[in-house]
Amino acid sequence: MPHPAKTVSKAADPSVQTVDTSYLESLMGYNARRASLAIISEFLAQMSVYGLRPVDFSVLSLITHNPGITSRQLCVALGLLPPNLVGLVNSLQGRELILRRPHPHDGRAMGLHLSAKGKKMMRDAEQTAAELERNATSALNPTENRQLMSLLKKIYQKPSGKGATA
Amino acid sequence: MPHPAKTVSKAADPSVQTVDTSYLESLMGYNARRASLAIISEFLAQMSVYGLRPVDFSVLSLITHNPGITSRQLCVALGLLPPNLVGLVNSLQGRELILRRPHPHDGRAMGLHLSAKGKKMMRDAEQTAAELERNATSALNPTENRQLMSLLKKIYQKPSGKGATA
DNA sequence: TATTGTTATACTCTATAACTATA
DNA sequence: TATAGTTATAGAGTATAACAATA
Repeated sequence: MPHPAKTVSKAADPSVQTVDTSYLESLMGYNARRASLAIISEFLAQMSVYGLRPVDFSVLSLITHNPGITSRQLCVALGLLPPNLVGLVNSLQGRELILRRPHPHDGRAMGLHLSAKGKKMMRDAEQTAAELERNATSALNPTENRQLMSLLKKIYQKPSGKGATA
Repeated sequence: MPHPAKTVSKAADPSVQTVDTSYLESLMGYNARRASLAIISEFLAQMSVYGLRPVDFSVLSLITHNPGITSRQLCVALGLLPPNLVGLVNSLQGRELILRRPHPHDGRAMGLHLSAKGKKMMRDAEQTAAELERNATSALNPTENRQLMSLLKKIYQKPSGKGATA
């Protein structure tokens, strides 16, 4: 990995004037993490009005587009551990955004559904998410946007690619 | 944001057969996080032989390329909070990978430097990091690799782009 | 016997307040 | 007065073990 000097330093002087981060910036992992955090910080700011963290939004979105989904399925799809989903689902139920119904074919499981209140909120929240994404990617033209989306999928859609964690 | 149906479901049946994640996959934030996690998991696996977490590697890399850097400068460059860096630096010093020298111009600060042992280890670690990155991005050809790197930088190198967090 | 959902709990990561010594 | 480094501590996020109910 090359790392062309990006900053001017006084060479032999041990006291650093300007920090040279060019090596780290030559690593894909570093850039991917920075970009991911930049979008997430935008998300945190814009979605706070709904009281939704990224993981809450992900769960509610999957319920929205998969009515009747079980906790187990949510865990697999989002890379969550079952014990950590319990409190989250309880919280969303306490806020009357979702409700649990008996699963039609499995007495152990509960199907998760959006309430009317939850549906209304998610219509707004998904629209806000779309606006937020346009803002976070405003430095990209439409072609670059499609390219980036495609390249990111190539990175994680591989045999070694495990589940997400959020 | 469009989200073309990617999975076949039995429509009105509330019990979900296959989870439809196409909406989430239409969001740049979701894809960026998944890609970032895929590379980090590769990093965790390959760098465990050195006993280095991503944040340890980042700190050691900045010291490598900025001998004499201070804790404060590390915090700013990596988005760490000072109290959380103390234990990390103490640990690296305890492992005899780095050493603290008095700062030449500021009696409050200490300049951080790699020990001979630290230099040897980082030569190996940075080579491993390069191999690991090639593996993590093996689905991309050289042109795509450059494109992705460039597009990621465009995302986080904006006025609103805050510091990293690790 | 295996799986869904749950409780309890521990470990890591991140954040805030307050202190010291130097500038 | 402001800054570098530190301590103590609180809060999230993430992890494992073990259990009851159902398959």
